[in-house]
Amino acid sequence: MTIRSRFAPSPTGFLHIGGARTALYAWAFARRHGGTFILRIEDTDVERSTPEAVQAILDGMQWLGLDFDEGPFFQMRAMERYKEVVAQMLANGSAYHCYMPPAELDALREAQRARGEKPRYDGTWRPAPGKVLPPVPAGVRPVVRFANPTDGVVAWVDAVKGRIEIANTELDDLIIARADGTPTYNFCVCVDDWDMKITHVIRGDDHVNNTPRQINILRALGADIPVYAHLSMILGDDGQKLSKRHGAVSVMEYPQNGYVRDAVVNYLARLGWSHGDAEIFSMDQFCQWFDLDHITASAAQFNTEKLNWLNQEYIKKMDAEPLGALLVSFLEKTGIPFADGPSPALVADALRERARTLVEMAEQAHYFFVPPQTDATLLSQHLTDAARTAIKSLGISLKTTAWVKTEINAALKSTIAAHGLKMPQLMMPLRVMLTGQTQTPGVDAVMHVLGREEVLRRLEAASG
RNA sequence: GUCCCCAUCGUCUAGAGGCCUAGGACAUUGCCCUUUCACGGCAGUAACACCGGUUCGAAUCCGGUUGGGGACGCCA
Repeated sequence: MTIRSRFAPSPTGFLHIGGARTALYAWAFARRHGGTFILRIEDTDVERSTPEAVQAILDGMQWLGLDFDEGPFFQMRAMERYKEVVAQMLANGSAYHCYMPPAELDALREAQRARGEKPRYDGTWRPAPGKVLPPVPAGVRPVVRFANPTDGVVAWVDAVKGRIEIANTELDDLIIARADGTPTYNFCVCVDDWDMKITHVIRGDDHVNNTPRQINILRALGADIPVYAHLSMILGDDGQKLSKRHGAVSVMEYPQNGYVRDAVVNYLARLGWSHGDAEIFSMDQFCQWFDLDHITASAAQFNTEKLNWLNQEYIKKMDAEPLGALLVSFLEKTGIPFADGPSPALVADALRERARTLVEMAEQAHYFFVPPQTDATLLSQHLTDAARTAIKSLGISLKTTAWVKTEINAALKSTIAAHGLKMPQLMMPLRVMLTGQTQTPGVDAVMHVLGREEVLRRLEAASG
């Protein structure tokens, strides 16, 4: 059997972290088994669906590196097919017209709630042998309801939660087509999963309650029942539920905030799934390892600290050139004039050990491109008379030093020795003169990146 | 209210009856390295929600309690 999985978002907003993980898992599952990954846009809610949201989903998936083999399919473009199936169901009795006006439905639910019952449709318009249906009211356009089985249970073995069983008496006859004829979610999902021959439905936890309904519809249609895997939700850093109002952000904010793709993917992969003690792994590795058996059934709390750690791990491993290229976009954003300064790749390379995100790196990069203001107070804390003399002679020897880190370092060491100084006695004032800071990469590295001319210029400026 | 789901260190998790005096990772604490910070190395603190059962033996199985979450739309 060829595995066919899908990601089926509704285009009503950005692709958030939960959706991204769902997509990642569905994608990885297909890749792992050499199957097919399908993108299906569930846009039957015309009111809330927007082309911008569709684009946001596409952008998010592209950034994450999740390529799909089929699609994107849009449900609104499959309207004829849904209508055809509705007609079939109407004809074979697995669906029926219901003329109950919305206001009456509301009243019904209200009354049930008041009585402490679960609100559900009461089957007024459901045909039954010997049953006399109410007269069709004038001016009411009917909806189509699915005739759900009235007894027995519907059960399935969820790939992450295990066996789940729900009594049919808990389910009511859901609307599969609105008064205006447009089909509804639960119905479209069934038709599409059936038509697209989906074998594995990997989706959010919030669909667990829809699953028995969908299984019933699928059965009425004579379709095979796919394997279901319901992923628990992702909570915010504070343990609270993520929502537009609270903490939920678009995946695209991660690259904007200085996170690299592989780190985010790795983090998401690991949030709710595990492979023994493995913490850092590539996307390829993930595709080889991913399985439904090791997905956690409980909700997971997002942990930015751990993401930061992972992000830096990836920053540390990246090649200098691409890392420098990434840094450039953040330098641009910060407005640091970097065009005439040292190569961003060199700067990134010097800073990678101390930046967890590219935003942090860009902030720290400032002094490489802009000469520091001389802070007399700070400088006086580190600069002794002996050091002043030493720096003067260092300036002279630097003029002829081969500009590689080892040689620069040798020049520094011999200056220290020649003037009988301790390491920090020379390094700290130099660091302050060159960068205006006390916390930077090694002085030799800073000098190397800055370049000979700029180093001499800054020493000159700070001594003057 | 009804139904469904979940429950191991602060966090992500390993764990599918004996390998668990519960392992790893982030965070945290201490020490070492060191030109500060960082990186790195080493060490430490820290968890099976509770109560019953099944069993020679339970973090692992069963029941209940408590706590958390989700769903009950002509939304998806």
